[in-house]
Amino acid sequence: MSETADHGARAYHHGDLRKALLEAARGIVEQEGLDAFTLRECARRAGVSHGAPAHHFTDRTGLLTALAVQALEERVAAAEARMAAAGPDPLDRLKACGLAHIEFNIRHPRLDDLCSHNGVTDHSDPAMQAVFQKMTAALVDAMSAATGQPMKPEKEANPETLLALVVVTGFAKVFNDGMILRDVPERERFGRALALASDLLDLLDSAFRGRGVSAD
Amino acid sequence: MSETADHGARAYHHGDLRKALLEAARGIVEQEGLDAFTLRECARRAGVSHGAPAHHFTDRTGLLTALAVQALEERVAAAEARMAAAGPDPLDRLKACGLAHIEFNIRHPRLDDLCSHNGVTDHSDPAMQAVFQKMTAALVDAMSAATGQPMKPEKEANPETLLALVVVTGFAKVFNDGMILRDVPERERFGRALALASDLLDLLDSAFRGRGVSAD
DNA sequence: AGTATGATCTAGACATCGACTAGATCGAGA
DNA sequence: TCTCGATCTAGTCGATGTCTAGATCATACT
Repeated sequence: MSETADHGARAYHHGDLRKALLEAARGIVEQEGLDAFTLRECARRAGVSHGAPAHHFTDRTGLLTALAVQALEERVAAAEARMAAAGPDPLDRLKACGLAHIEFNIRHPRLDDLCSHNGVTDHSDPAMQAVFQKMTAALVDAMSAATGQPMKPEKEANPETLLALVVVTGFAKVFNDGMILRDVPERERFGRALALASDLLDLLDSAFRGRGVSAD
Repeated sequence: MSETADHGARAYHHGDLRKALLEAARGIVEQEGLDAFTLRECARRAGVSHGAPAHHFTDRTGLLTALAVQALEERVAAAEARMAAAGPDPLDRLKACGLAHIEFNIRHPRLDDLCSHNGVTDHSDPAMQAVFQKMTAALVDAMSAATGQPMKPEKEANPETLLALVVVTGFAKVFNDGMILRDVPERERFGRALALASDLLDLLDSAFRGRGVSAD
């Protein structure tokens, strides 16, 4: 048990500083926003010195990358759970998958920022690549089942698949950037957004159902 | 001519430092990325001291906000030109508008970052609000013409309009984040993306044309 | 014409940041 | 028990954004 990469709960001076730092980082990012995140404030919240994080994450990028991976894993898990609960119909499952991603992204807009903002995280990180691969694989599977024909990853660029990807990605961005529902009171905003997203996916469903989903 | 807000070309010590700073800032953001932008480097490129920018922009946010406004004005102007050249058919004009926004956003991904990234720019800035209002007004007009029924701004939340907004916004994000066409050589990436975007809009066009665009 | 005024810019200071280094502290295996 | 490595602290460095005082210069006023 001498590996540096052992992320299990170890009890040294602090207890499990890695976990504590990740929780502190998540708190900062979700409450104050990505720009407010600093390594020193993170260490402050965890009650350690400003140099301590360097022993668990190589640098600022490393810590934020780990946080992004954690968030993406939650998102993927939520999507998988929703798909499992959606029943057997492939289009229902696809819609459940899309709605799950949208819901996570509008419920945690700052984490969505973190994951999509280029430069603050390391996309070449193995854990990052792993969760990305898992996510795209799930999407490709859902799309294959919905269209009824197997779809290879490199065939990702066909318009129908792209439309699904674009709508899910775009809706969260449009909402989180305040381009829609800006004047709706905070209490109702989330629910209204979810209902709107559902309508949007239903619209696509009705537009393409029975049309032969593969147009080209 | 004693107004502080006079942004015209004045020739003091530098000549027109405001313009020079904006050009330097744009160079940094477009070449090195938003994270690489610093006021001091900006001043360095303009050949002035590090404190000089404060006299033309209140602070870092102010300078970046001005740059974002400049970019958005270019984008809106490009969209208007494309619409004017698209001919009379409302759906053609709407597609031209959407493609213009997409093209600008994938041609200047860093500027797209700047404009959409929350926190670095001041959305309450008057110039920012003005260009945003102009942009949404143009979109609402285009949608009203395409659907054949007048659409009030607060009615923005109907699924069809939302779909157009979401697709345009989402496509640029999906492409700029490298979720599609990642392995395509740089030389072909831009052209392929534009073609894909055109296909996507055509797909929506064919799905909704003659269907009674207003579903609800 | 000569001066006063205000806009423009420089130079220095300060707090804070990320990263690096040396040294103290502590836990686990020999 | 003792050693060794992992963990953490404290100090330092260069860089950044912002603030302030002072110098410089174009324009307006008399």
